[in-house]
Amino acid sequence: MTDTPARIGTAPTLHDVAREAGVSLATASRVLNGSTRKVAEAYRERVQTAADRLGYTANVSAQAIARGTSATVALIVADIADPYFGQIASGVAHAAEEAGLIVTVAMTERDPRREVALVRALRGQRPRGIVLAASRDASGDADALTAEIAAVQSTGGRVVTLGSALPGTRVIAYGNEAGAHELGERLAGLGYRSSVVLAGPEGLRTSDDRLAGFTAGFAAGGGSAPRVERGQISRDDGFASMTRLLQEGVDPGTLVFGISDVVAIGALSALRDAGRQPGRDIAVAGFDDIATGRDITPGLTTVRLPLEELGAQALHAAVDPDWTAPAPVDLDVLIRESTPGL
Amino acid sequence: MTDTPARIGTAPTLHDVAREAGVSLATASRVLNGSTRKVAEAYRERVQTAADRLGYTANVSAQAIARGTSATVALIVADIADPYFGQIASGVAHAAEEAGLIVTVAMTERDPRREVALVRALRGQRPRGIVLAASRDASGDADALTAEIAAVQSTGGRVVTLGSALPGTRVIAYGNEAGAHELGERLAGLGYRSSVVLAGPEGLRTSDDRLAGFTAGFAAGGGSAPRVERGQISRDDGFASMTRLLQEGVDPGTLVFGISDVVAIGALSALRDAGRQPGRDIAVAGFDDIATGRDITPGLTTVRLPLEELGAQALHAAVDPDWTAPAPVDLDVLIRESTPGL
DNA sequence: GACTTCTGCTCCTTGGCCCCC
DNA sequence: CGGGGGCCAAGGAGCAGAAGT
Repeated sequence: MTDTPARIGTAPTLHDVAREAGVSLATASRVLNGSTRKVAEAYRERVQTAADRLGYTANVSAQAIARGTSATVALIVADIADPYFGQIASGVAHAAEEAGLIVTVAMTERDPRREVALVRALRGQRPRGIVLAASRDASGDADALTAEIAAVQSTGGRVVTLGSALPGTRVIAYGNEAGAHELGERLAGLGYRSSVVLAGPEGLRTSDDRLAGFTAGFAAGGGSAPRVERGQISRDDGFASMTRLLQEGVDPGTLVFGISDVVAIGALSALRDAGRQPGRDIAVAGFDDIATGRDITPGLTTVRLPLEELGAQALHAAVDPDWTAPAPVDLDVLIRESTPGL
Repeated sequence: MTDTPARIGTAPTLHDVAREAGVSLATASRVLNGSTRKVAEAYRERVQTAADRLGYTANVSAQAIARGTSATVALIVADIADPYFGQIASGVAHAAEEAGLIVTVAMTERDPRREVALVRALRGQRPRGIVLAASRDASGDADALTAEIAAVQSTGGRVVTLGSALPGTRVIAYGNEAGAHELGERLAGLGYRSSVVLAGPEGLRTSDDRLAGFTAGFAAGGGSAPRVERGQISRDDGFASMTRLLQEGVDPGTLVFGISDVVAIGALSALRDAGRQPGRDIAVAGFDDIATGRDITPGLTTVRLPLEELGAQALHAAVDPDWTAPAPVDLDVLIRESTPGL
């Protein structure tokens, strides 16, 4: 391919291509990047040939700086290894690919304070948009975050939040509270009366909303106010909370609501490890409907979130100039064997 | 924060900071990016203050073009929603964070031909390194890929492959064949004599190596040559292959080896859906030890791969100038309830 | 004479404008 | 007159060498 590798240690530049083809920089640029202006077929071919021979690839950094905008979108998640974020990221990446954009990923590692630092760092890329998928802590440094977001927007970047709204940003809303409300009501309808919620840290929007919705719904269905245990929203913390709970004693017939599927799945494992029979003995429900939920036993009752779809929507919100907030996705409650009813 | 938002629509530049602080561009640059040359404390402070006041963040594109290298590492996976890749990505992202690098993610969507296109596209970023985590198809356009890789390297970028070696690249090796060999031998030792391997497409290195290792090991332990079913390496294809297999008839006591955990987990679900009892009736084993494996029942027999650790190693290989190939990680066989023995 | 600061050039690409056929 | 090619400045930042105190 590269029989004329240009100078070693340096990628061939547009300059190299132009010289090789015997045309001007401008002409080469017009051929290789679909400008509006036309170039005669003969020239076009010469340039293309030269580019192929040299193995030329446009330097995106240079393009970004010349065009004043980069073909990049940043995605901030809590932990990319968490299937919830993995599926969202997949949706974002897929849609980005179709839009010809490159995705940059950063993780907060569940520390809400890191989010500000990440937005700041990512801002250096002058990304087309930033998707904030990690749930935000209400107690975090909201002012600093707001300032960073404003800074991103002042450079033409769009900020999109998934789930919990943030002033001045585009939001992909999905009814956490309503979904959890229906879940609570349906489960109460199955006969459950006492429940425990394995929630996230107090102040975490997603968790707070789901907790509130569930509590109200469960009560509406005739259940009593749930006991609340807190931990991080992770499989391991779900496991730990459930283990702790079991040591303190949990009555058979109790319903355990994991604030998200990963938490619920951790709880299921804890139950099993303790010799209890998840489903029959103690019921468990989650939220999100991550793919893993199909493969565990008993099947996990949950509220379905079209994660990949949400990711794709977030990407579009980040790049479409004339985006209008779509109707909030409606969530379906999926009753499975982990809550057979009393 | 930004009480002097500079011109609207544009991020503050180094120029703005220098003017605000009343110093030269060079001085401002040296303060804000740790050059080797020193700047008097008084100036340093003035510059820093001005930068903070303006909310200045270096334009990484401009830096990349000026320095000739970007603080970026690209990661190519098959599908970020797949927990296997998710955990690897987590390791990469974590290590990148510590090294002050930004990670760009692209997915091949399991089409090996897309890999070439992605490397080419990502090459435009002039990344410090590219980590190829998606398994390669031997039948793919090896020449084109080799050319792209050479191009990346000629610009000072390092290419790292995970698992399957590729000429001229740094490799994070882990003994697929040896691990599968031991797995096969151990399982034969548990009494299994007939087996089916749910493999990936023929030519896919990871799959081929594991298949070969398993076949040899299973034979060494007294088992007979396995039947081979093929599909993509995904949960859904594992499910589909197993379903097909069951329709054709599978004898109780058969061992099913899913070429990776996701495949094995799909097979487990297919068995369950068909009313068979995974574990007792038909045994199942996987490979990778993804986190999900802990939460399914029966526990999945598998070969442990320290995925996040491998991801971190890959990142280091991509950035450390004087990197030396670490000893290949040794893999542990984990026998769980999905293969109780005959 | 020893530092530190400043000036000027460079990186790679795009886009406006001029000019030629 | 119009289609199409070429020249040149801009865009944000780094680095080497010259100049300042």
